[in-house]
Amino acid sequence: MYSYTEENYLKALFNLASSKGEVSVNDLSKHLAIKMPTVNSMAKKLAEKKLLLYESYKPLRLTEKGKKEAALVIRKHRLTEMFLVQEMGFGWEEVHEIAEQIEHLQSPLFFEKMDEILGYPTIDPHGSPIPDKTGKLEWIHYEKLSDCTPGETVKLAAVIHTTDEFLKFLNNHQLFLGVKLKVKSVESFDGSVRITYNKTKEETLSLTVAERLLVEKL
Amino acid sequence: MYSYTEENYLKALFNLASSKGEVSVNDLSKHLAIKMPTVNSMAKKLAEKKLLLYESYKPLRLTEKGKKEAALVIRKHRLTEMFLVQEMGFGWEEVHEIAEQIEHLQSPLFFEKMDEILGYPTIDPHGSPIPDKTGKLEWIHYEKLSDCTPGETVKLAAVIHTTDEFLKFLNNHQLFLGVKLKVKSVESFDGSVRITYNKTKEETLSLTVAERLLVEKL
DNA sequence: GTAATAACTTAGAAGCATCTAACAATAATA
DNA sequence: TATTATTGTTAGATGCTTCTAAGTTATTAC
Repeated sequence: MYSYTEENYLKALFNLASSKGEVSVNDLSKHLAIKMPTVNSMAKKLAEKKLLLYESYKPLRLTEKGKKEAALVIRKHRLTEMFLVQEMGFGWEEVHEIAEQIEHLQSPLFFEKMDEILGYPTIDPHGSPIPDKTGKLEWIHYEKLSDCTPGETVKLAAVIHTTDEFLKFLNNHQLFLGVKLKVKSVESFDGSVRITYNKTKEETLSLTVAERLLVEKL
Repeated sequence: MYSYTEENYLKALFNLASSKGEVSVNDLSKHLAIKMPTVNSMAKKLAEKKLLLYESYKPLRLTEKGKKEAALVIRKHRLTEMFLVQEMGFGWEEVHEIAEQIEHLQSPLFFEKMDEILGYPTIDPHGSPIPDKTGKLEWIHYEKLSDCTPGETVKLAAVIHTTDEFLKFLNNHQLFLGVKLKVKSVESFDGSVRITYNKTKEETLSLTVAERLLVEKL
């Protein structure tokens, strides 16, 4: 078993590595809001436990063991988010904070029960895939809305880099997973995307938003 | 907010005080499986926070503030147990361990949601009362089965001093809350109680068991 | 290619919760 | 009451996670 703290480092390492490829001490420090010397010594500790590879002045890299453990933490997090939304009626913008805590509970039985109740889900409420019990994670390849071309009709499949604010924004615009979007135009000078959806709605989304919306082409 | 550890001390203090009146450092040490010097220094720390009254060589006594905070931890524990049983399908013998962890989550919203989903319950799966949001706890006065007299018909209302083993024993004998028991006889030399219930069942319960079954006279 | 900036590391300290060893006070017992 | 046993306290240490201060290496900019 790994400590609360260790699990958080593993999770952060995994998430940062999947978006950036490598993880510097500085990246991790900023992401966790923990000072660099602390991160540095924790990295050495995780390296001793064979969870990551540490070399002075080099980026940090999870070992296979580290990746697996990290994925299992992420599994617990995403299962929890799904449970909070589906079974307890929370909004998708409310669940992250709570799941950050529940993911560290030491009770395999509890997570198995959630999984069972949810019917063994493969994605979380934000469309992110849930790693399986062995730590395997399949990212379905979706397009960013910002990469679509005018005339295409797509389905909103996942949202990335989510924050509560961003999710509230999507709520306000009735942009939920599964909604069909028709791309009307893409502005070349600022990357904003004009879409129509829900029969009547028409909106222009900034590049910042459009880059975070992953869609499935229909 | 109080730490995980502090909440555990408060809860233990409250539970021990309600059964024993006073709580010695030694009692608390044994109950928490934490050595006396540690308990001693923690007691001083809690005293500084006005949660308990500490005097050298005297038993520990929670202040009103301490009692309230303790009751609120117990509230979270019992609400959680109820949720695990009623909404997640756990057995009453499985929930204690999990609730011990969930009770420390820092999310008022999460516990409010559980309360709401459960319909604002007043007792937990073992028949223990759930303190209200202000920390008030009403113990309904039940009789121990061991204090009943032959001929009485009673309803099993609560079980106390529960352990997983004890709860499994009750499961095996189909002794669930709400079951009606008819007292056939009480042995004066060992205190064992012979009962009939569920139409056909007839059992002799030892004093150890009968003392832990709280019943409502009908 | 040197100077400035940013990133990384080392060293040392602090808070929290825990421990052991040694000593002090109270309670039980003979 | 004197002795013994139990309970409580103090002092000092440890592991974990965090920090600041100070120095080192790598990167960027001129």
